[in-house]
Amino acid sequence: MNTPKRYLITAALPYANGLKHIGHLAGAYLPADIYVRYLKAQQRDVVFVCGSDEHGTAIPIQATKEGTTAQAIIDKYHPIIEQNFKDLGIAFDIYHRTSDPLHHETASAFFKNLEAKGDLETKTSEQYFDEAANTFLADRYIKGTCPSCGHKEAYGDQCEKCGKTLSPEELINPVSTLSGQAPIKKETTHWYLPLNRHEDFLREWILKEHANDWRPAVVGQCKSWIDGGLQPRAVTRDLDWGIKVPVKGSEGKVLYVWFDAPIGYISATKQWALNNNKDWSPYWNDKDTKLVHFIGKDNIVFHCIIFPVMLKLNGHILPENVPANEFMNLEGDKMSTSRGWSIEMDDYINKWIKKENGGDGLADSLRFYLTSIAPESKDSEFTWKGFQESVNGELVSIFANFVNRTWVLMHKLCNGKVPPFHTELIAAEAVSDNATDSFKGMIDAVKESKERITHLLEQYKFREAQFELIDLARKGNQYMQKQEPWIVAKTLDQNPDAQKIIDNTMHCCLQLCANLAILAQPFIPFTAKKMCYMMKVVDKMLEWENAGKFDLLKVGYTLRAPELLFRKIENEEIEAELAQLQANVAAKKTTMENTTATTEPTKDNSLKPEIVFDDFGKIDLRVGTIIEAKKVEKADKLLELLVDLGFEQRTILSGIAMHFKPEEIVGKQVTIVANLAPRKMRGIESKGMILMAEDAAGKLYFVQPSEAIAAGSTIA
RNA sequence: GGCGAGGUAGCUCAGUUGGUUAGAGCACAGGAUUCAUAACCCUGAGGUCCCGGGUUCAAAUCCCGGUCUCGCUACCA
Repeated sequence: MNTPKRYLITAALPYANGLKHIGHLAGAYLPADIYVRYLKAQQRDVVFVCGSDEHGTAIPIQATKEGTTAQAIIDKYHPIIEQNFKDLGIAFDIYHRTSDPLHHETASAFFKNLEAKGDLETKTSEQYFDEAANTFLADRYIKGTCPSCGHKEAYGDQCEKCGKTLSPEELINPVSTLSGQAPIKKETTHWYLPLNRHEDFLREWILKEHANDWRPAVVGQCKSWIDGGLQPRAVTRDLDWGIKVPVKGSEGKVLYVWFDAPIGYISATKQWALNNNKDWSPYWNDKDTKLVHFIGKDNIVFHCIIFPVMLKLNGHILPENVPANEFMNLEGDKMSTSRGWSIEMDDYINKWIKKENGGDGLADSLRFYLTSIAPESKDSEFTWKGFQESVNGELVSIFANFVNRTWVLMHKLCNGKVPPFHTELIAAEAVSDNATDSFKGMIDAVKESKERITHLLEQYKFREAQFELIDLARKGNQYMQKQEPWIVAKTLDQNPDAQKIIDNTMHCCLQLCANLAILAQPFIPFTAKKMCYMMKVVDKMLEWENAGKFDLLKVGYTLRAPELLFRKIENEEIEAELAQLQANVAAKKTTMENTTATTEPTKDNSLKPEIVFDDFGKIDLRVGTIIEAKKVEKADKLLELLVDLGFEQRTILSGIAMHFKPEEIVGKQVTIVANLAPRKMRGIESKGMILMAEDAAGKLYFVQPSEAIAAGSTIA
């Protein structure tokens, strides 16, 4: 494998609309940081870029909701997120932001170039327009009833209740959030990126060239998209928050956020180059640059399909790998900031690192645990209990304990100095298959560990690489246990020569500690630094090429007193966190309820338009009884019901299969819209609609008369 | 339903192109030890490799069918 001339490493740009949780950290930023630290320890030329993604419709919407401006929101979260990363040791070379003029310039130029070369298409279509506000409405500015779950406040791009992806056309009774009026349809022209033109290239590049060196899930996901047929994708939107489309006659249009955000990697690189008096261009244009994107699996399509097409069209290099992680769950459930079921980086920092008994070490504790459960091949699960066990059982008991006992013994038996080592004893060592039996064996063990860790890091297998690190510390414990210098010390009275044995043992353990510091540095950088302090060496010792050497600490050198590298995690702390988690969920729930209760006006606003009695009179509501129910084949959510209306029995389809089993609803009385036009679904005709009520938790209830009455009874 | 990824010890995961008796860590049991943050070290027990077929001298591994989990997608009048 040829070593590239330089590396450009990116981590997904966090959306600057709120705090980021440890799932994000584990998914992209931590693995990227480990990889970068490793490369830098190798003295490679590497730039690590990231920054805030500050465009997109969600931000101005949130601003309106909170009675502030979009600018204020990003100005609030950008510095917090940046500082959070710093506190956790994520060492970006630059943390930029997409609201920066340099980025606007870069993205505009990018767009203009593609436009000029004819790589984009324009299409005119009808979109919702708010006459009162005199503006086209981006998806997020349209609210309406979700066709999927009936939620009344679904947005034009997604229903936040059921998570379904929507387009504005699908909303029932769409309303503009700006004026509260129903929007009209009006023609508008937009630019599209014709992905369909690049299908062959993507197929060749991903499915052939990278079939084996990319993670299976990444290739699989891409295959799924490509096989599904790629469509032209809109590059612009009617919105005023973002980067103006740099073409005449496109007032009121901005670049779609997914188009401008990844270009943020490029502008961040430019800014870094400006700050450091370097040239940015080779990092994006020279074939000798290795580009790697670290992301979570939700970002695969952007980084493997769309952005590469953009890069290729604009003459840039392509990513060499996109090691996307799966998701990290929390205590048995998906992480979700809005539900309160998550651990924000900010919370962890305040509660653990910034406390009196906290400190950098606890940043490393979290880094260590997250890496040990990194969702590299499948979703994984964060539990506080697991955090405690991992930290106490491995970091403290194996790694830190080895360093500590080495230091204590060195002070007790070797006057706090690096003891000399006596070659004649080493030459006389018995040959053994077990590395931990001898000094020579330990030297080999360190070299092998280094090789394995290097190899694993190159393959983005961080979890396994970190395991090798702990395993090496474990070998140190085994070696020391076999040598038992504390026992040998008791024989010094009769045999002063025994000091030589002790010297060699401690010399070996100390050199091993130095090696551990080097190999640990990418994973637990704060700890590596602390070890350097104890060893009284400069950070330069941590360079990767020094790993495997056994003369890192000079003989006769006085070392500092031992210092505990980590503290244990106590049961009470874990229990407190678990209780906090429950409290967060409860708090979020009441906030949500309160918000709905206190924002009466907006709620009124989102009521359907007023109707007159005659309108209501058009609806024929009847009481019916379910007499048969079965699942519709090839549909997850549909139940086929046979309903008795007294005068007739008819088939009605209802999307409730996720909530009820067919057998448990037979015999139930339900309310039917009896005169609704029939509609075919999955090949079966549905003649009517069942009314359902839904509570805040999304649970469904049948709307039925308080007592059983005759089927077919009218409702008015 | 379609597509993608996964299912290996109580838990978290390894298992390279098929090849002795399927591995590791944690947890558990027993032992040893005291330099060390009651830490370390040794030994042990623990598996129908999701199920069923097939190919092969040989299958955790390859093929077919089924099943469960996660993601994307379709279905929700």
